[in-house]
Amino acid sequence: MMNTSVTITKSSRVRKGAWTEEEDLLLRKCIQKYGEGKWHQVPIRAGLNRCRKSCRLRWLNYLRPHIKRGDFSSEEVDLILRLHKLLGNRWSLIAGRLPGRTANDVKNYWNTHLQRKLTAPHQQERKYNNALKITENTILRPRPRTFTSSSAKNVSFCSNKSITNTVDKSAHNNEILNICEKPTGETTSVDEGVQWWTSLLENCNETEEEAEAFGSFDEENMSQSLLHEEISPPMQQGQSGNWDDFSADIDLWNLLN
DNA sequence: AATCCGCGCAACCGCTTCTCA
DNA sequence: GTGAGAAGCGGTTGCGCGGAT
Repeated sequence: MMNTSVTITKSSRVRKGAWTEEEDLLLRKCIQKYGEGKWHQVPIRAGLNRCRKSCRLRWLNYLRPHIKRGDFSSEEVDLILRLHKLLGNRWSLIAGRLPGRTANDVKNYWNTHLQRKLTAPHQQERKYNNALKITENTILRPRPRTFTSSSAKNVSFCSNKSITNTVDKSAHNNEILNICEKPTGETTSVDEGVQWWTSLLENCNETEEEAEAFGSFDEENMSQSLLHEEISPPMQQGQSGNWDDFSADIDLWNLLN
């Protein structure tokens, strides 16, 4: 769907609105040449009259290779439901477990499909009751973190499976790493962290029937797909530059099972 | 055929967090 | 320790499309 209206703000003369094919081409070439990152330099390098945010968003949500289009599969929907129940509106984190899907996609899908279903009239009462429950359990909201070489040393407690050599600056990885951090920001020992997660998931199970009421929730398939992903990670090399190593969240993954 | 209206999605905006000097 | 700039995120908006009337 193309938005044909394009505005250029007077103050900054930065172009807004729908991207043209020409702009896409320029941005793609720029990223191919210089790589992702340094977004503030991208508009200049690409010769685009766009702000850095716009460039970044366009790349991440539309131009990046291996972006999956079309309907979400039932497996993907199941995964979104489970992860959302666990993490709340952490779209980037949820999208990180869905190969080829962007945070924007997941967010849009949730807002247009899943949220509506969950608040359908016949479920309104249940939903309300469950919502009350949820407020009792603080939704996990890990914040994005990036790790400097020094700070990386302090997260070794998370590495019971393998946070080994990859301490890159990807937000996705860092968020996963950061899951071993309590919402308050204080860190924990490995055991503490696992206990904390376990109790969190136990609480999550209280709302399990809500997801089951959804109809498409298939526990068996889910387990299999999750199991499969442990063996064969969902985000393949090259699908996202931010997912070179996601083994760090396998503990989270086990807990999800 | 014309109009209305809801839906889906791309894009924008404001805020938070991180990095670095 | 602090402030500025960059990066990233989630919430929201707005437009085009397609089905309903």
